[in-house]
Amino acid sequence: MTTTTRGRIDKRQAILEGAFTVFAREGYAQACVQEIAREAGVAKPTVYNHMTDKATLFRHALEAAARRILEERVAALEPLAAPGDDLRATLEEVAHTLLRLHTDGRSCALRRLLYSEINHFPDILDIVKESGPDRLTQALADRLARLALAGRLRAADPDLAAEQFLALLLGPLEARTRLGTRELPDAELRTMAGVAVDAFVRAWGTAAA
Amino acid sequence: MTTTTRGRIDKRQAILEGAFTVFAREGYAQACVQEIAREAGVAKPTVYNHMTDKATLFRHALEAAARRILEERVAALEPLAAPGDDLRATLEEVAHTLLRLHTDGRSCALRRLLYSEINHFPDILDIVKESGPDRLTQALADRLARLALAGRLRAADPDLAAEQFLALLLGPLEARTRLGTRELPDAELRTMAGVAVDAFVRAWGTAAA
Amino acid sequence: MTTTTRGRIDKRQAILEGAFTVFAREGYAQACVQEIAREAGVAKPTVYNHMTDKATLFRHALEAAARRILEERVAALEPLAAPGDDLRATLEEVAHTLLRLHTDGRSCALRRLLYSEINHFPDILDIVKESGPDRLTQALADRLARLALAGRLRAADPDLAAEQFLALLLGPLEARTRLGTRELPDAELRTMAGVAVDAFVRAWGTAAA
Amino acid sequence: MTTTTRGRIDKRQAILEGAFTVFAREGYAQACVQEIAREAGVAKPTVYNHMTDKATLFRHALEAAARRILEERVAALEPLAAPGDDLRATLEEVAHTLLRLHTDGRSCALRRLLYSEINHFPDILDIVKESGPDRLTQALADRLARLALAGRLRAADPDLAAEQFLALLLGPLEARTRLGTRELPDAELRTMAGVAVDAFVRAWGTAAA
DNA sequence: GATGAATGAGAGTTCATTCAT
DNA sequence: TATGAATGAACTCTCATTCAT
Repeated sequence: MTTTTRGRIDKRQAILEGAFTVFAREGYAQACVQEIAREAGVAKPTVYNHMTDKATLFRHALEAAARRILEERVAALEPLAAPGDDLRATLEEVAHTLLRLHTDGRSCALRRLLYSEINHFPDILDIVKESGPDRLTQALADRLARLALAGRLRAADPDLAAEQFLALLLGPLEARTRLGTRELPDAELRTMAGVAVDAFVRAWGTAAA
Repeated sequence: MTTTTRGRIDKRQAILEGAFTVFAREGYAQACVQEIAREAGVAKPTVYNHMTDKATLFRHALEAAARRILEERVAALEPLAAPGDDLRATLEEVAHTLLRLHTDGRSCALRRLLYSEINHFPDILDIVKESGPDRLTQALADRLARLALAGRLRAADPDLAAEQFLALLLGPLEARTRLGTRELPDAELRTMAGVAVDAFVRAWGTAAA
Repeated sequence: MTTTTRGRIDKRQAILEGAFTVFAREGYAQACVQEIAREAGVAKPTVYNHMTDKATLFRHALEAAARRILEERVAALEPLAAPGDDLRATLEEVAHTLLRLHTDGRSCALRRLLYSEINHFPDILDIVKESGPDRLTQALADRLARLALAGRLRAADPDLAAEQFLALLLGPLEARTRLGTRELPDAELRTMAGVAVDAFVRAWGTAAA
Repeated sequence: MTTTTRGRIDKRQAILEGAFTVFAREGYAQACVQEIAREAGVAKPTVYNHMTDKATLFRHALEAAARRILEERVAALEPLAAPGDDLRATLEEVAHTLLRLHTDGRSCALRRLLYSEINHFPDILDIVKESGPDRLTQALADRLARLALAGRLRAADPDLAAEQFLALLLGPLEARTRLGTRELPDAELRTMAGVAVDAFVRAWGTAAA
């Protein structure tokens, strides 16, 4: 029983991962189910046994990938929960982690797919939303609000602060990674984290920080 | 003769525009040449008479659209060439114009297409680069350098300043426009321009400004 | 044990009936085994446990249906074994019964299936023959021969008489039922029986009748 | 021009004929468009250029075949327009021609297809109706009415007379040709025509005939 | 014996591309 | 030059059939 069930679950998992891989490489329309099946190590009809059609497969694959990516990103904010005396250093650490996650292959692929297919699948934004920038921004805003209460940041508008922190940090990525097609050396990521935090602190810091 | 030549040129123009329209709506793979021909008001083989194949058609259509978009954006920086006494107001004006251009339908469509097909057409970035963020950032950096020389901005690094100005301004668009699928009311654009300039001035301004 | 055997027999019965129902509705090629299994309330492999393949299933389903239909038809000739004084009335009664049986849903379905698949399954005619027109005609010819001997019909050729009786009776059905897709009201069946018998008696009757 | 147009028309004709041939041989569902294309000597997409889909192709092929068959049948009634002194002989001639037409391969194929697909294509009866039994019966009834007026047939009901003439003539075919799968020798057709006319004349004739 | 899951083969349909006019 | 027509190649999806339990 266990093996059967396990086997089925494993197969489903393999299909979803294979699908994401192929969709990411080829785009929705170019990806052919045949190839997804090959990538997942199953026969074509097995794919159809698990997902009704190509579109459903796409949605599920996107959702699964997005869920994982979300978790990593929110987890990256952890250090801000208990920042040490050196707020700057904590911010830089978080910034660097976010940059790394944001430039990860799967992350870029997901972003590309969202942009590509947002017209044909208007609902994928909702499927992915909780894992998208929205959720991350909100989690960050929560952290920043605490810091503002502690007098370590200007107490103006934590939502805006979070939005601008992420904009300063991630905005330059688009050009530097050539839309996510180029890896950046870790040194460059560190520098980017540094200058972003610099600007953020000038714009939002207090003397106390 | 003139008419013939004109007719041919017009037809080429119509094909390029029709192609961009359809590619933007459907994506590269889904777009079918038949439909492009219909959109352009010509027969399918006529498309092939002008462009060798679908891929070439795609590149040319992208290039033509990008060129137009570039010109508008760079022109938007014009006010910074001779800013009045109120630098803030000038920055806000420029910021607002850039936001408007960036959220324009064609602009969003171009961005979507770039993201979608960057894998299959690695060269489109070069085709479009001069019109992409790079070029705009550089033009903006030039302006900011002048202002720094004039003591109206911190003299640190104009390239970085330009990069961060654009990041603060355009970064929040992605989430707010839902990847470019939603129009924003002009009032919201004004507010966004305002808060972005606020943060920029806190981070990069001098007492003189 | 008994229950098991019974259960098995019942299941076989259910499969054959489900198969006939689905084949009748969809035709051989369109009918899918999945649907037959659903109709019979069993799983797909169970169907294959009972019948080797789809073709075999088809033949058996046809045979079972045909057998039942045959019995009814031949039984309908019963009254002719001992016709009362009013031969006409007896003939009309038999005629009416035959019409009713012939326009029954299962009967029409069987006819449709025979016509559809006679090319792919040349042997189904033999499978069904004993229950087909041949057998009925012969049984009728037997009855008519007796009547001829009794001087109540022209003594010419009972086989021909039977053939023509059935032709006069059933021939018009094809057009009137639109190839078996339309029910006829009982009143119309009575009328048809009447006029067929009229003609038959004019063609084959004797003064004694 | 002429050649082009002609070529297209010829191709359409070839497709319709090929389609009827293959549909007749395989049935609707089993027939594959690939094979129809091969039979017609064109490529598969050419079939789709002319007909939107398989179903449309089926309807058109049926209609074309039915039209031709209708014309032949109605033409066969011609002799009844001016019957000589020997009405019997004329009836037999017509009867024989009708039997020959009715047992023709295309005719049988059409009948089989109608029976097979009447469930999936309820409209084919209308497509074909004018060529079906209805139309023939009516044309025959017209002729018989004239004969009745001339006192050469019982003047009762020409519609009924026509229906019964055709029933007597064609009814026995089903069994004898084994649902249209067996050719009958011409001698047998002659005999069948003879006995059918015999019976018809006994049932509907007058002394004058 | 009965079933959930898996698969090989094949069908309808579409599309980029090329002739012939 | 512009076009109607034709085609080779591919793709999604279905189905009869078979294992493993």
